[in-house]
Amino acid sequence: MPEKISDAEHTVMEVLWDESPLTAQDVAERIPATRDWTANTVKTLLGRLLAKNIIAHEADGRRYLYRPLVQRTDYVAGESKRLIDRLFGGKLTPLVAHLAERDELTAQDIAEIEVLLKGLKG
Amino acid sequence: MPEKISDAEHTVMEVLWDESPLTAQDVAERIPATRDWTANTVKTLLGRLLAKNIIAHEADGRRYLYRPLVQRTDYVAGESKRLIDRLFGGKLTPLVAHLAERDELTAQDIAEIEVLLKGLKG
DNA sequence: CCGTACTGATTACAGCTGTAATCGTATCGA
DNA sequence: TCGATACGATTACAGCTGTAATCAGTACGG
Repeated sequence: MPEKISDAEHTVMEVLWDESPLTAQDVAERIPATRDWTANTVKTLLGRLLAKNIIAHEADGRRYLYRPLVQRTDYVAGESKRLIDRLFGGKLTPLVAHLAERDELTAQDIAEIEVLLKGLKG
Repeated sequence: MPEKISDAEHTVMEVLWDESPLTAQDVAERIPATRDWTANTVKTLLGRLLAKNIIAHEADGRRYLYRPLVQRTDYVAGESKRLIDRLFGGKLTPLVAHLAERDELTAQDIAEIEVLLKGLKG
């Protein structure tokens, strides 16, 4: 049911999740400069997202306004779960352990997570 | 530099990470039954992984033995980082917070992570 | 010695992706 | 009114992916 969002499409989605509805041109202007896309490329991606029912558009005069149909939270949940399932047997602990082992957690990260978990227990 | 591993290829890699070196047939036999692949499909994927320099093969008579060149740990690190960068601005805390909000952390998960973090601080 | 079976290599082919260019139509400025 | 613009829609096209089938070489059983 949830159509797959490709990498390039995801870039477009981040723009719309941040602010919407937007015209195609507005979206194009907000795409990070590192992805050196033409306006046409952005329009193609908007078209594909429409076809996949991941965004919708409503007419605004001779142009369209685009808005997400899928919530970012849901997308993020799906992607997180997929990764943790695939690589960590579905458990979060090994992910944290893994990052810790590779020294990819700062003392502050650790402190933050501890506070967060404390809150969850209460 | 690190060539991209596709989803189907990843399935093959998990087999080799679990046990290697293996012949193509051994690999095929160990592929989870849920991926209903023919032996040919597995050989194609082995060939692609070879071409990408992600695995190597050594002759063993008229057949080959395949082994990983990339460590699972490194792959996992890359994928984890990519996800966390893309979806959580590079910080782990929001991922944990996110999973917590969606009730995807059991009490035991929380306890385990706390123990883990305690160990890291000491 | 001959066919059969097994192995890797080559080829196939449709669908998805990244990245546009071009086309058709409507609008706006001169 | 006429050409320049701006938009979305259609078309393009190569590379990657998933999923094989077919081919070519060789070793083994009879």
